[in-house]
Amino acid sequence: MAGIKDVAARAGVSAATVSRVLNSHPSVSAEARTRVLAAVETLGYRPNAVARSLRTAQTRTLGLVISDVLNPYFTELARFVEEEARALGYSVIIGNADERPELQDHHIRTLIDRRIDGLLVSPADGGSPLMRDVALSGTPMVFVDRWIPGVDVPVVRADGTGAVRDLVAHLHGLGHRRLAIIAGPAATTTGNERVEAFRDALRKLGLALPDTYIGQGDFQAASGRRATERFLALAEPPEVVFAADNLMALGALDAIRARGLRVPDDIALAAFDDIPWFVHTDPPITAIAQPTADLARAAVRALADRIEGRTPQSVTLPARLVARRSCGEAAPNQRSDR
Amino acid sequence: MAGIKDVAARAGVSAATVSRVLNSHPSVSAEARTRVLAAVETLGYRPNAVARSLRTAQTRTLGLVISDVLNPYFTELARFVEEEARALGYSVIIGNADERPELQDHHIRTLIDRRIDGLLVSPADGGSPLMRDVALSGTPMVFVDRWIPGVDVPVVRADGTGAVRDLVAHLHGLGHRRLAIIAGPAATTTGNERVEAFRDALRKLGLALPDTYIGQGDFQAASGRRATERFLALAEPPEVVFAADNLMALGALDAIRARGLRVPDDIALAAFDDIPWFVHTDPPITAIAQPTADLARAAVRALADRIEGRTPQSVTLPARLVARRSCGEAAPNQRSDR
DNA sequence: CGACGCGTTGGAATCGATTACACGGACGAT
DNA sequence: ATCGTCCGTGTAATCGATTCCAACGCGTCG
Repeated sequence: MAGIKDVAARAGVSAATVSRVLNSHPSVSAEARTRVLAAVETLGYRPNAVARSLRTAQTRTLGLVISDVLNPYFTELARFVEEEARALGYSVIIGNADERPELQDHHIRTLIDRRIDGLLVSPADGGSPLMRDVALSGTPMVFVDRWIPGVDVPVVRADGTGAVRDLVAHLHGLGHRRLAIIAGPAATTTGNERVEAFRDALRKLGLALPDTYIGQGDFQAASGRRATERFLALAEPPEVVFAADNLMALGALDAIRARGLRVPDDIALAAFDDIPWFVHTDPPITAIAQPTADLARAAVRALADRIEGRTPQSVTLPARLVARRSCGEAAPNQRSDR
Repeated sequence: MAGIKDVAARAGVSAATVSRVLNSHPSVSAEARTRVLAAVETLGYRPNAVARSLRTAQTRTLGLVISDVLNPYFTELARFVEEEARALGYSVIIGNADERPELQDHHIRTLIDRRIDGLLVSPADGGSPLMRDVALSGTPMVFVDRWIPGVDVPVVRADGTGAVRDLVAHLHGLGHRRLAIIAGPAATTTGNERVEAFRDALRKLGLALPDTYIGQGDFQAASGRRATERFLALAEPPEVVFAADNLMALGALDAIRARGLRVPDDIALAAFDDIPWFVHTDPPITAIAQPTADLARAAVRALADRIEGRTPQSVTLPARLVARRSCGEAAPNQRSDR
């Protein structure tokens, strides 16, 4: 593979001049420039990013650590993150933590070792000591979706409280009174937050959220099934199950079907995180949609700001309710039609 | 951030010795080793992967270029690839081509610039000139799932012909005679292959595959919908639609529902690529499952073989039919019950 | 007692770029 | 004619590791 010296030799200049041309430094004669460019062309020269990074102490690379690639929400996030990063001239390396803290640490360490310019993280657990260290050490960092309280790092996330309130109102309007929730892990901010928003919304309508109507989940399908089975075994089972993420909603759907019940006739179902598949299930599932693309863009921009010396800002965007048929009634837009 | 010199100074040895300790070179005294290790510990030293890569001319990194991250099949593949690579001491950088040739080239170029040790590709199109160049240039490379004919690179893939035959037999057994297929892009090997396998299987049963029963798709949901609408508008619409990938199957499902038809009563549906969601649609969708985890493992191992000087081998694993309810009848295991 | 060998160690070159600094030449001003 | 400026360019240092080679100390053997 041709190096900068080969180009220099062929163009009859020094390596310094080649470098200057390639980095569009002003003081290069037009003549030298064309000769260099020609040499680059014929040799098919591509600068060695490793050498360049060593010298310049920047890799133009962002690390993205997500909790679970198999979750469509994160996949989508990753896709938009890469898109925006590319637009800003960065590459992205994705680390999938699989909801396992030690894997998360592994990826963080690897990314730091590669001297990525900045880190985008959606913490799988409450945050390892390693992550705190990294944040403290001055590595540019931004949290997306989930975050760690007490760590001074910008957070880009969706606020679901309004949408949860809308959802609860929607359910209430359909006549449902006994509402249950499958929560996420207590260690994640999103886990707690969604439960609290749900509880608040219920209270405002004069409804209670008994402990038996709070299922413990871990954002994986199996936990959604278990929690739902427990709900259904109750003497007075809920009329609605609200899953705090899409995977658990799927598990819930399974459990409901396994019992021979039907959605929404026998029990209603709703989920946090809207994903393309929810349109195709039967019935289509009512969900709270996050503005994934906007979140991704905001997160990347915040990180780029931090890296390039500007002051990054935390961003909170509203999530919104997408009513479908899994809670009863019919169309998204018509509420009580009498 | 502490460098090797800092460690050397603190341990009272030279940088060379520190390096030897870290790379477990034999000739280091036990005493020096413990001092170095202690210094590494207290300083929290982590070797700079960039510098190391420059010197050793290897990055211990694999590039994975896939056609569409949003397709669960590829997401799953990526996950297993990373898993196996990690087990072998490699990191993985994923490039998502979004089924766009120019994006694919962008990622390939970026990955080469970073001097990844090897490249795993599932070509989005028939293969760009760039990709041929890279393959020819000696960069270790392995194709997964899709490949480019005429390029001498090992291929790791699933053979669907057996499973397609089983599927056709299954459908035939259920009394279906008019079978249609939604094909993938002609430029991809998997696109053609699946159509041919389908056609052959039909022929063996004395059935024809008229051109009107071949829909042109591009592996995206929208194309599946369009093709299916065309099928349904036919004077004699097919009794079965077989989609060559999971996204197009979803599009087909939409089109069928939009027409007010029911699966499988009015029309049957099957898909290539089994994904977790197919269990949750209504009805669950019959699919041909690829051994994704095994494919990923085999691909990574082949690439590692190539990189580390061993001789890599092409691998073909059989796909298998997973019969569900979308084609009629009931359970997976019982065939004609009379 | 000297030579040899072996285990350890440090010095210095190297990987492929970027960039501070110096130098030579052209040109305008005085 | 002389000096200063500015432009274009090359030389060399540098980034942080790895690794070849030489040297050194020490024990052993002839």
